[in-house]
Amino acid sequence: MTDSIFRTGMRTNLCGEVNKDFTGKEVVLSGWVNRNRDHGKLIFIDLRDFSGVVQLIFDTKINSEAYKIARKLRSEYVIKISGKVRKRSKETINPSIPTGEIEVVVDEINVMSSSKTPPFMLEESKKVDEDKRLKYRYIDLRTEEMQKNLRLRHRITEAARKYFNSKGFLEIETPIMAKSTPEGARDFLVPSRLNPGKFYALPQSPQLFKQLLMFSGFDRCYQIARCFRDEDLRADRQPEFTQVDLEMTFVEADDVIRVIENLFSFIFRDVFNKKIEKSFKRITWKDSMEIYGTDKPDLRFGLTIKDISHIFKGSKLKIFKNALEKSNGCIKSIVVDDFSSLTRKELDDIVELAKKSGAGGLAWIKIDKDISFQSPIAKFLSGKEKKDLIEYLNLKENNLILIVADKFTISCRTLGIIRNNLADKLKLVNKDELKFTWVYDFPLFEWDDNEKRINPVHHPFTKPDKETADLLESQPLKVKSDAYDIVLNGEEIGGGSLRINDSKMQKKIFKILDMDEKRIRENFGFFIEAMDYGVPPHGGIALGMDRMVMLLGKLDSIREVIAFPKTQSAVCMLTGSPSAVTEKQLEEVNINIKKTGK
RNA sequence: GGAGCUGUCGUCUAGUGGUUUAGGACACAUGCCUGUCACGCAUGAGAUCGCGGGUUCAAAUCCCGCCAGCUCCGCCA
Repeated sequence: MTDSIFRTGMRTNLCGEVNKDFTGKEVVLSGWVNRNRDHGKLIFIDLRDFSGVVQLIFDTKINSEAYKIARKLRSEYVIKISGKVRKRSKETINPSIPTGEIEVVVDEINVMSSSKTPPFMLEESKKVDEDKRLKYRYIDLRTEEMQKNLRLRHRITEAARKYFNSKGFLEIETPIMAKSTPEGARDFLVPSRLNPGKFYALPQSPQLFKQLLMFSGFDRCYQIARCFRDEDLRADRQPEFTQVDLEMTFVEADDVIRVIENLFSFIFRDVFNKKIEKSFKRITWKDSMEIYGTDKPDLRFGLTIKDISHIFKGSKLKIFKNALEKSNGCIKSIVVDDFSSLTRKELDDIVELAKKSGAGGLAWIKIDKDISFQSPIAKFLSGKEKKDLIEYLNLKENNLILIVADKFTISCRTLGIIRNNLADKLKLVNKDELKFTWVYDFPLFEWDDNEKRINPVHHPFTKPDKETADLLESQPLKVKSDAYDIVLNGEEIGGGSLRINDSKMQKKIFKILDMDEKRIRENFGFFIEAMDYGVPPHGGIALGMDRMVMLLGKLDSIREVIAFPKTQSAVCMLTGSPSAVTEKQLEEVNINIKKTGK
């Protein structure tokens, strides 16, 4: 038997390591009292550490000293024991735990720390309100679940590091006290005491620094980088989160894509001992929008969107006619196999959902006996339109067609949302399946209708695609980029691109984004200047570490894979941050707080 | 900034205007118990019903405001 790597002065082994090979051996174990079962003159204690539990036995007949102490043990006391491992008799073996064939007869016990009654029992943590779990996170983290989640996270980052290191990537740290660049997400600001009135910003990503490292010839770099964005929280969004960020020199998009595919293949082998497809499906942004109604398609199920505009060119139905008259108007549909799989209420909910998603409404047609059309709009459909529909959508009895007629983006988006909703209602998703997809061929910019301005789809350092770059000034929205997103089961887990390596182009992009010379100089002057000193073509990608672990761990919130997450209002329930600071601290950093009257 | 859901002993919850002295389970305390492993048995303690206001003879329950947590929209280049 080899020595446990966990052997210390306070233990010879971990609780979960002790098995029948230890029979007759003396062991020293340390851990938490998981449970005590007091049978009068005989006491059983389950001793727990991260590796598992082992049953200790205290017997008045064998050691009355230890027995006396054991009577006083309570949940979560921390103890050290020494004793002899013995086989359990056949009838008392517990097959449900790995150490169930043995028990430790304790001859010496040492209480190293007592515990108040815990606010909740570890085995019930799943049912406990999350705010209570977060307030007592140090206890919550003792649960098997949380231990498992954070260990999974560790193994995934470990595998990523191993992979990158073996491929010549350097891990180089970049500043956390960085420069504020108000584009994109809101920055977290840090006042500078030595520079009154000035602020650092916590990085939204190491983007500019990792590009600068490429300028400097490090060839390829990576970081497991903490990033900060002061935006509202969600189940998959925390104000600070972790990205696997990498950047490479002298690469084409395909080179970066292949690195990531190999990375995932390595992670799956290393962490899950599982083989996955070496290359992932790729879909253009346009196809993704048209077929799945989103730029992050879930490929685990069908229900694809079909355009049926051509069938209704001469439609008498007002909603169809009006839609087709709009610029970019179209009619899109999804076919559900069997309408009886949806209740009337569920169908109504879907109509509601369509309206909420921005569409004027949702038309539906049930294909009844003998392919008859049952629908509020049936009487407005001509025989030819019905016939064309049946043929084009290959309709069969019991099918249900859901139709949205609106502008292209609204129709697609709405049906995309409905598609995901249907998959849930119809239970079409196999939760064990993992479907990776690359989405590529993105537009470089998009129109922000709320702000009435043009925005980068990815970020302003993304290189315009060669084919369309000459449209930059005339029709910027038509320009495409060499950007690529990686999507897993309908969740965007990463995005990257080839970057601009020419100062003129970089300036041009900023100008299209409506930044004037002064602002460009103030925010990005250093970066553009750097581009005048020999900058190699380069590109990279960033993967959302928290989301990745969440998906691979089949969890539904990233808070389950973050040790100390914040609540939806960005508060730490455990420490109480953010909190007020003293007048003196504020004075030192030259800040006056406006009285809010609250 | 907006919408929805939730808030009752330490924990999970029952309770939709009076029958409630707010019930149960687990946890906790005390005692009994030598083979349990979600041990068992007995007894006991434990709840400003999130906070504030209102309606009512009477409010955990109805109304209004606030707070907190969660989900979502906006936002997240």
